[in-house]
Parts: sequence; C-alpha cells; structure tokens
Amino acid sequence: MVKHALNDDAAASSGVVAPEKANALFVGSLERGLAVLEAVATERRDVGVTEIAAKTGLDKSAAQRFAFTLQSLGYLEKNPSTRRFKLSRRVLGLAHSYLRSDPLIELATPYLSDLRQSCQKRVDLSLLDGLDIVYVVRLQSQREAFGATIVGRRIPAFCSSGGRAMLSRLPEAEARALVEHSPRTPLTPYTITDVEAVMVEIARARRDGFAICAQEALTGEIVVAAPIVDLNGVPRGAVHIAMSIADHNQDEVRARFAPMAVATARLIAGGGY
Amino acid sequence: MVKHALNDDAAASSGVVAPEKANALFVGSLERGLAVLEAVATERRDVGVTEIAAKTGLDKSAAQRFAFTLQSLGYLEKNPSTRRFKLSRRVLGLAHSYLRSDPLIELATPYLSDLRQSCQKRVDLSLLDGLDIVYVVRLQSQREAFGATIVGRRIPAFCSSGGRAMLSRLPEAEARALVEHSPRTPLTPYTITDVEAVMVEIARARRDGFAICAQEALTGEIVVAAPIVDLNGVPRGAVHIAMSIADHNQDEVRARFAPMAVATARLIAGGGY
DNA sequence: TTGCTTGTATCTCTAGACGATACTATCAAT
DNA sequence: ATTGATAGTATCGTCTAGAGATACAAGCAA
Repeated sequence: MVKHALNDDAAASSGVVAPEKANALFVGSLERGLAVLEAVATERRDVGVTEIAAKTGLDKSAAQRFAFTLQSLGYLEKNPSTRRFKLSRRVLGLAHSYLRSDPLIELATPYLSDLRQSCQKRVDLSLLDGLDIVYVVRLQSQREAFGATIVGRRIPAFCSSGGRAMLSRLPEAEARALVEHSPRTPLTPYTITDVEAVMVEIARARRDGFAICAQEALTGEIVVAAPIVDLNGVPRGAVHIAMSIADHNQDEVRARFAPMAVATARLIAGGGY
Repeated sequence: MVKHALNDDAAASSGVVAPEKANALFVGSLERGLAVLEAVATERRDVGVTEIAAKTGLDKSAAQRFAFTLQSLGYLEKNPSTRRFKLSRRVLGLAHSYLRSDPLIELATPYLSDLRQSCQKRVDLSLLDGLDIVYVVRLQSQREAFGATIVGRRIPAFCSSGGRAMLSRLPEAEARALVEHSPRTPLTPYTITDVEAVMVEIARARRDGFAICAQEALTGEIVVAAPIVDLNGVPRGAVHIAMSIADHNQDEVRARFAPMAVATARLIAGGGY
C-alpha cells in the first residue's frame, strides 16, 4: 500500500553510481574523527591541533575533541613536550586483522616464498583497490629502498606492472575508464602517462599474460607482474618480481623472470580461494 | 571569579592515575564507531549488524548506523549477497603511514636485511606496546607458518624472546609489574607462566644481553632476541632470529646466533634515531 | 505457507556534540 | 625583562545530529 513512486525515482537516478551516500544513517562525528586520524597519518612528523584543524577543515575545538578522543582510545599518541600527535602502533592491529582475513593472502604466501627462493629477487603481491594497487606481501631479497619494503604502500595501477597485469584481465572499457580517471602524474621521468600508450601496454599484457614496467614507478627498477585470476576470469591480485635495471635488461626479464611470475600466479589461482 | 572548589577536588581525586579519561572533550560517537570497526576486525569471517551489536554492546540501530558509515567511508565493505561486513584494504593505509613515520623502523630495515642475508633465518623487529610486543618488520627466509609472516601481529611480551630482551633493560620493578599484569595464558605447552620463573629468564637476559625462547610462543620454534637500547638505556625494540628447533638446539643458538642478533641491535642503536 | 531471524527504513526526543570564547603556556623578538 | 604572537587547553550555553524504539521487508527453514 505504501509504495512511493518518488522512491523509485530516487533509486533510479542514484542507484547506478552511488552505492551509499550522505544518508540518514550516516554518522558525521565518526567521519570527522576518522578524518582527524587520516590527517595525522598523512604527515610523517607529528602535528598539533591547529594544524589538524587546518588540514581537515574542522574548527580548532573539533580538532581538539577528536584528537583527544583518539588519544584516549590509543590510536594516537601525544608527545607531552611538544603537545603534538602522531599515529600509535595500535593502528597496526587493524592491518593485521585484514591480512589474516583475506584468504588469497594466506594461500599465496607460501608460493611467493618459493618464488623468492628460486629467483632471488624481491617478490610482491598486490591487490587492486580503486585506482591504485596496494602491496599486501613484500618479500625482499637484498637491501631495498625502504619504501619498497612496506606493506600497505599504494601506487597508481596504470603505471605499475601489477596494475597493468590486472587491468589486462578486465573488460577493455573498464580498464580504459580506470586509466582515464587516474591522476596521471608521472612518478619518474619514464612514467607513461598518455592514455593510448598505456592501453597499448595493457593490450600487450593481455597478449603476453604478464606486464613489464621499466622505471615507471621507481627509478632504476624493472618489474614483471602476472595477474592472478579467479574461476570467472576476474583478476584478484598480481605477483610481482622486481629487480635492478642495472643487472637485468628487458629481454632477460621477459625470457627468464616472466615465466616464473606467470607460473606462480597460476599455482595460486589453482589453489582455489 | 568563577573558580569552583569542586573542580579542584575532582582533579585531586582523579589526577594521579588518569592521563585521559571520560572527559568533557571525549566524543562518544567516535568511540562507538571505532568499537564497531574493531568488532569486525576481530572476526576473520564477515559479520552482520546483529552480531556487531552483540559484540559491541550497542543496540541494533547503532550498529547499523556505524557499520553503514564505515562502509561509506571505505573502511568496511559489505558483501551484497550476505549483507555482512568485513574489513577493507583501506585500513592498510594507516599501517603504512605508521610504518613510514617511525624512524627506528626505517633505520633498522637495512641492518635487518643484512642479518637475514648472513644468518639465512627469519629475522623480525618487534616493539613493546603495553603488555605485548608488536612485530613491525618480518623477513622470512623459507616458508613459514602464515602467522609468523604478518606485520602487526602481537604476542604477550613475557613469553617472547623479544619481550624478555626488552624487559631486561627496564627497571626490575617495572618489568615485574608488567609480567604480573599480563594474562599469563600459555600459548604452547612450553610457555613459562610462573612470574618468578619468568623473572629468572629476564635476569638471565640482562646478564647475557639477549633472550632465548624455545617453543614458548609457537611449537617447534626457537628464537633469540637482543634489545635495541637508546642513549638513555631505554629499550626501543628487539631484533629476533627465529628458526626451527628441529634444526638447532639451544646451545647452538646461544653460541652462533645470539652474537649476530646482539651485533645487529648494536648497529641499529649506533645509527642514532 | 508459516514463523523466525536478520537486515532496512523511519520517526521522535533529548543527550551530547558543536563551536564561540576565554584562558594559559611557550617562544621569539626587542 | 617586557611584549606580542602563536598554539594548546578549558568552559559553557545552544540546538542539532544521533540514539534507540519500532515498524517493515527479505531471506530461510520447517
């Protein structure tokens, strides 16, 4: 009896794009509190309430309240002498929970270990998240640039080998849309930023079953990656092998390391998850 | 003019113990929202709103609102078919920020890499956090139990080699208090749970400069750890070398691996941070 | 089909968050 | 030392945004 035509309208107009929006159920205080947490996170040094207020757009009182609350709960810690805040180790707990909860990561880890053992290079597992890839497993062999060792790092999908490997298994239109929406700021002088040129690389990856990026994300580094696809053909992650371009040229990477990455990705997919 | 005597009373009665408490600045909504996030995190499977409500003590409406909000913000994702929530990859961003922000981690990483290279065992860096240690760097050599590969894992300090190594550099009374306050549930049949027995181990670590735990946290594993101490003698972290007890007995660990852990811890401390 | 459970939507009321403001501490410049 | 600028801390009245009861819908099992 109480079927509102206007509800249908609203659903029709918003349903396509918006999975969730500024709804009656939305709790603003939680959003603001998390904004404070993220504001502190984006700075490597510690930050004071005034700066937090500036970064979040909140007023000083609000910044003060949320920072205080986050500190009370243990997510932030306060340097008593500077009275400034930084992230506390507690936030690692959430990451730990996530890593434990994803069956792909658990399944993949032993295969990645074996791969690292046999190729003696850095081996990573990445997942697609929005426009970026996120590294969830990182197995270094030698010393590495510090940034290349940290779990949770994210870089744009369009300029990473793992990203292109995964995009190559998405419908062409979807991949193109993602590339077009990405902020294509070059990370190095070698980053390919032209949409068509990136699509050519993705097409090549689709043909070859792997993608190679030479110095596009990090100068001096060449990476090959193979997509892990599920039973429906959907890409779920990518196996990376990374090495110094000083030691290995592109042909060698293609001939020797690409098949290893592909084989490992197949093994992981074969594990069924 | 408006000085309330009762304020002084309140301050005097609570000021000693509480650095921060249920204060006027405390934002309850943020606390509840984060409780929902943690409730989802503690389950490896996905959870529905009713279950969230039960775990957090909130009513169903509140659980619904916070879960919805966290989903809108990208911290949770919802399986559309089961309508249940799980952590999203987004939470890794906070961990990444933390890892990048701690100078000790960045400084230690190359030394740990070298150590892993030379000992060919798993090498970890842990920090003390409350009653636990938290692993912040994990460099495996071979395949490992999955739990032994994840950053953010925490185990009680009293029964880990790294924990005892750090406790051995704290004032005796402080170390004892921490052990006494720890819930001393055995993790394996070999876990030492008696306070005095643990204190003996800590005293031994103080004398030796390192601690050894055989199968106390994980069956089949023996670990040696050395504390990283700053210029004031305060323990800031611990370097672990972990291996299978099938391959190495305690004497060998003591003679061969302990000096390597100690040397690496010294190098890291010498780096000054 | 019926009944039970769990997720979703709506509404009213008031607890509690907001934000203006005043106070205090710190530090730098003169 | 004195002054002034900046940043953190504390207080309080107002009113909105969130609490929580309830009704509704959807899924599942018997």
